[in-house]
Amino acid sequence: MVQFVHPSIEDITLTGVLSALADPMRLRIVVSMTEKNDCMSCSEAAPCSSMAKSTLSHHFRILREAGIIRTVKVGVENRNFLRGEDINNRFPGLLNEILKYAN
Amino acid sequence: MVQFVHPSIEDITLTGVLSALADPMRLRIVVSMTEKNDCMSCSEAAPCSSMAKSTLSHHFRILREAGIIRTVKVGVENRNFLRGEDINNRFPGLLNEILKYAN
DNA sequence: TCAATAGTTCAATTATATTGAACTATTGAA
DNA sequence: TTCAATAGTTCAATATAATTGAACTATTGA
Repeated sequence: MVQFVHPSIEDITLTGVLSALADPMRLRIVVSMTEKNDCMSCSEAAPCSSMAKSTLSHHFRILREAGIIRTVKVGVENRNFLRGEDINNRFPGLLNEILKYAN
Repeated sequence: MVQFVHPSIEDITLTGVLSALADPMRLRIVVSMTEKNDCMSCSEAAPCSSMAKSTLSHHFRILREAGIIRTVKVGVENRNFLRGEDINNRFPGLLNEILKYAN
């Protein structure tokens, strides 16, 4: 059984958030999540990219460990939720400002 | 004679800016520049860090190629200026929002 | 002319990203 | 309850980026 590690709000760092969002694929994932009720599985992201699933899994882990998403295993799939409120508590306005210019 | 390459405003990308600012040392450099009239030389940054000067030179290059600073050779030293207005034209409000939470 | 200063460039090492293959876990159907 | 299908992780290998010391260029000022 895989257990996911999520940082607490106070452990979310600015450079951690920026690093996580500094990758085009990860930024697209976050944008997609805001467009579809803040939830996205790894296999939903796959068709939009030409990446190996191990690479996608890696990207979701980076986002998770930066505190940007929360991953919950539901049945056979992982549901990833944007931690919008947490990030907004930690860095008010930052995420929206970045997403404003993503695409 | 070393010639510096600076991207034009329209060539500044969001992920480029985020990558550049996602490094703690580079973020500190940018913060320092805003605190001291938007100008900083490589040797001014050196005492604040335990980094090799070749590494610092590399960091200034990353910032330059991301469009965040403009480097001008004056005598024996390089003066680096924050391209605050350019970045603000490209992504209004973004840089200030990030700097708000840098330290 | 020459030492000092500022910084770049190079080659080598270290760290991180990407991938295919093998693996675990869950579901749903025979 | 078995077994194939699905979803995703983990591993080992390779490719790409970061870090550094050493050698270099360019400028100044004595």
